[in-house]
Amino acid sequence: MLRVFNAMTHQKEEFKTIKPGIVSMYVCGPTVYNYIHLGNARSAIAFDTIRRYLEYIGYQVNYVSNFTDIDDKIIKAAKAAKVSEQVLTAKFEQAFDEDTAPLNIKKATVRPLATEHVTEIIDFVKTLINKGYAYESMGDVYFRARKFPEYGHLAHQSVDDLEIGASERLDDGALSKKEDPIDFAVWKGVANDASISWQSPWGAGRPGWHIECSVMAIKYLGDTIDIHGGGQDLAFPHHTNEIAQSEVYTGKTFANYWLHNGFVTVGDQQEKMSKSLGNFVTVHDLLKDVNPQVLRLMMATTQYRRPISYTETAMQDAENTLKHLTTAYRNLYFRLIDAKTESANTVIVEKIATFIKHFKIAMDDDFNVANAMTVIAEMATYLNVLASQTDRLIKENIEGLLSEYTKMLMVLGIDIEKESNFKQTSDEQVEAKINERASAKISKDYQLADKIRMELQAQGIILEDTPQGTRWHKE
RNA sequence: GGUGGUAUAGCCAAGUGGUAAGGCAUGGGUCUGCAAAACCUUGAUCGUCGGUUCGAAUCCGAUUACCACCUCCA
Repeated sequence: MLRVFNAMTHQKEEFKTIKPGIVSMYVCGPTVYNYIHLGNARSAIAFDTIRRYLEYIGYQVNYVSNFTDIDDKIIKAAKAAKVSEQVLTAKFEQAFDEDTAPLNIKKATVRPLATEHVTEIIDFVKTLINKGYAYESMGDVYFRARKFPEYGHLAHQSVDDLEIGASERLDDGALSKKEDPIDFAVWKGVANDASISWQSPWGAGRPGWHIECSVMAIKYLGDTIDIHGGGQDLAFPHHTNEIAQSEVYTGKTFANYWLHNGFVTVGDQQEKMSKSLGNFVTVHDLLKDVNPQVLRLMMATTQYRRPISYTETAMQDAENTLKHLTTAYRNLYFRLIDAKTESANTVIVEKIATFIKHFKIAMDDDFNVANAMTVIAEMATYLNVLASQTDRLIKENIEGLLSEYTKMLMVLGIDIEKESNFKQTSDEQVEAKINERASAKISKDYQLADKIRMELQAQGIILEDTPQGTRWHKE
């Protein structure tokens, strides 16, 4: 039984979907005015891992993740780059794919754009006004936050405390437009320097932040969704505001489970990596030097609610771990060479079942990847132990082990088959060299044998001698 | 100031009442022509103080440190 930590109640709760076998999941995506940084990647990886696990245990997951492609920052960035907003956002939407694909982040089922839903957004705002929860003020439209009784619950903040913060922060201009400092914009009148705007009953303008997620989540997943996800920093104001507008609009609970991922931190003080602090590393840059699967493993093996400290050491650890897991895969795979075809050994079959069971127990506990990794590490050891047995192994057992091992790692977004560099290596020349070296070894000409090994190594081919012969792989 | 979170071996980290999983790194060992890989083995009493209990890392109280949210940010 899967249990998830619901940020709304601050408790682990049994996970029950609205429709049997199907999960509806909405994850707030990035505002596309720059390359994504490690914090964005962390969020994408966290929810991709959750999605993959849900699929692993048999759910169909309808996964919607948006691009927010209209917003003050976009207008500003477009102006700075002297291009239109559309050109800017198109560029970074594409960059998002280029950066996330190598990290094995599956594409969302639907990836809606705010700018393609402005008509629906306007209708949504009209409804809020008609219901008395929003009001027009000098070309803007604001939501009456205080009128929504549960306002602030997700962030565990009282309306009064929020108001103190808002009052200190807002300038007179903003305050004069609002009935109450905590009210938030659902529609904003046209900005002076924006090249983009839409006509509305309140004049030319653009959607406020938050509203696009409400509109698109409801449109693609329904009035109530199973899981709503995003970074911890979205709890307030983004998700808080989404809840208020959505629940006023539909009269129903917006999401049953709220999942928030922790931050990526940097430095000795474990400071949050963020755009505003300027202490970020973009995925675009990092992947020039780093194996994407190392980054994926580093992030996927930290439980999604915990912070990830981004350090050289952490990356090095992940690299070592990935190498170890890959070697285990290769080692057992190599034993197919002398495997025998007969019915599977039931001891091994049961062993596999136990690994799967423990893996699920771990992940069922709010996606406890640390414990899941313990299972995978035990499995890797088991693979190695079998691989070093002198008796011939049974083909079916090897295939069963490798298959389940591969699936578990795939839940974490690690493609171990790809990492092992099998399949795509063609080998006649290498095999010839290995045979030559084998002859040299038989005649105890170790100088020649070592020379051949060194030559291949220079080409990135690593040879390893075993009782069953010499195995090799690319570096 | 309000709210939430974190503190376990050199590092990462699991563990919510019964005498501390796992991984990395380190030391030792086995295997090996050598190498590589692998396997075995090696270490902490759980921020601090106090309390409850037969018994606490785990419950209660206090305290310290760090982080985050209360403005845009995943």
